[in-house]
Amino acid sequence: MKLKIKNVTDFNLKYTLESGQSFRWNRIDDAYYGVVEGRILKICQHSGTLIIESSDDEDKGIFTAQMFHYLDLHRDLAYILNAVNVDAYIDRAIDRFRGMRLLNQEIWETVASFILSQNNNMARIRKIIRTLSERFGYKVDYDGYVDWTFPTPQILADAGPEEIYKCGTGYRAGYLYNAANDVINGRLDLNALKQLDYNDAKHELMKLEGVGEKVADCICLFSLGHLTALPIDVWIKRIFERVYLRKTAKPKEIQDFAKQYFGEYVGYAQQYLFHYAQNQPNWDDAEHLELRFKQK
DNA sequence: TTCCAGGAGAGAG
DNA sequence: CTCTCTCATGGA
Repeated sequence: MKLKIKNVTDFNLKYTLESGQSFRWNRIDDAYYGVVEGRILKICQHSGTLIIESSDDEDKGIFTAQMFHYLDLHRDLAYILNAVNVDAYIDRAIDRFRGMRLLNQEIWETVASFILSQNNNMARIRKIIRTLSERFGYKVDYDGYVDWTFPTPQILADAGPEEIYKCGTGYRAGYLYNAANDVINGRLDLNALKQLDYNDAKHELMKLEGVGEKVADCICLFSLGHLTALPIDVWIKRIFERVYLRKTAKPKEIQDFAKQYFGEYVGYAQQYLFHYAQNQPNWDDAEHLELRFKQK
């Protein structure tokens, strides 16, 4: 199955897939390979044209709709970025990474991935998820690329916490095992979760062991499409303390400030500030910080 | 060797 | 309510 989407505006594949919201994509030459919803996708971008290949045969109309949803292409990104572009600092971040979009990823994989993400780093999170998939998922291949589907809750529940632990999860093995069981016995209804508004979804997620405010916000933002979610990790905390608040601040203070300052699309603002700080070594130099007080 | 990473839970005060 | 300590792992 091969799909060509032309005249794509305000979309950058590299920034979108390499901005820390998904741990599943691998770049080979100018193509990105990953497993989404049980099959391999190969995606290339040539300026305004996206070429998406699937290892499965599927209905073109349905597949197109799924890809628009996954890549967040149905949203007017120019409008959103204009809405959060309220000073010269974030203007620079937006200018640097324009086209980066928030994905709408599969819910179970996102829940599991961000449970594993706590007190952990990107490279190791990717490694753990790959190991889990290789051991418990199904092998899929396409175009010479081999990967594995993310294991279902049932498979992880059957495997048990000890086998999960062997994949390098550390103390988070029990959290993932319990979450898998919660899905199976209906304590967490993933389909119902998609129908809830932001606050209800967040609090439903926080009932899970190992899911606090930050992880719940990541799931809301990277899977459920709640653009008002603001995950506060060590980087976002650091960015707001140094750039905007100019003092140490608790998560609650950062939430309150950011939501009134950036507005309802604060989740998108967060993604640009996060990726900018990670890729711009002098992001908190004195002259750089001054941009925060200037108009864009 | 110590520190850190897209944190959260338990316990003390 | 807030503060502190601990939880595996591996790369810097």
